[in-house]
Amino acid sequence: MDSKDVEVLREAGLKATPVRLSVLSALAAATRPLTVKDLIGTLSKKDVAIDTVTVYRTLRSLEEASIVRSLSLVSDALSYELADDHHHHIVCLKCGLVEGFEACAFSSLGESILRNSKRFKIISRHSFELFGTCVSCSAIK
Amino acid sequence: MDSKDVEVLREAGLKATPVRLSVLSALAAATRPLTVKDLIGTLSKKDVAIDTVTVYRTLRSLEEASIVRSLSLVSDALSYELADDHHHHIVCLKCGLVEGFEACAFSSLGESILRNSKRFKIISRHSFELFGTCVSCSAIK
DNA sequence: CTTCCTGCAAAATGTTTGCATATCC
DNA sequence: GGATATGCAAACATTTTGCAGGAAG
Repeated sequence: MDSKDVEVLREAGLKATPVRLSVLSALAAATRPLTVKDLIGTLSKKDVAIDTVTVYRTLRSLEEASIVRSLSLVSDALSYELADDHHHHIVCLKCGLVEGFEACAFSSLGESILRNSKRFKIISRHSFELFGTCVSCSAIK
Repeated sequence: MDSKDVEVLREAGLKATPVRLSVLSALAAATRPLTVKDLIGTLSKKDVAIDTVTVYRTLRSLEEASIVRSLSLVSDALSYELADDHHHHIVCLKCGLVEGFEACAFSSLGESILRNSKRFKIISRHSFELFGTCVSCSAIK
């Protein structure tokens, strides 16, 4: 749905360039958050060659525009996903499998946490990620 | 309380060296998780000069022994804290202030999340961190 | 045509590895 | 004395910056 993405970018004051549209469609097609390396790999398979630097800058622009969101699921690099739906992740520490879930930790706890906090009254983001071993990896000893 | 730390290290099969004891006491004295850079800064103020590489290796050993825990509160580096008490954090995105809180998201949601997951039955770790603006930084426009 | 995006080169930052020496037990 | 920790140099990975050319509106 390119036309929709063009609109989203324009509304954010960003030019609708091929690079940005490619990044957005790659993120939309992914079943898990992608790292910069993932993105470059995914795009190169579609014969879209994009410079690493451009990917970083693209993601930064998109994040500032709240179109994508970054999270640290793997310790050595940030991952990115579209910001439009709210969910969290379970990550397999052995194979990297990622599963999303809807239960939001903050919705149930946020109020009491803020009430008990002396120094914070406004929370703009939160992370709630689970790490474990998936069923397949559990089978392997 | 060095003697206690010596014991903890020995139990984990780690030698009780000055470097490790310094790192542990720095983490114990800190009011927030420390990055490698923080640690080196803190220790150098006490005239303890430790090589960056050694800090990384020390933290890795301590983490493998479950004596410390790593988390990514800042996007560009991992932070470390003692593993002995379970709590989460609220981080000010402007000034970096960190406040801990006890409410654990996973305890209330974990069971239902696992019940709904097709591919995961065991969770070994989780993160639940809040990001916002502290009261002081809110005052500044 | 003007603004902003992109690519290339280079650099800054965070983290790891190899090896020789020093330290703990 | 033997195993393991430490420091130094060098490598590696991720991310940022500078600048010139190119494309979008």
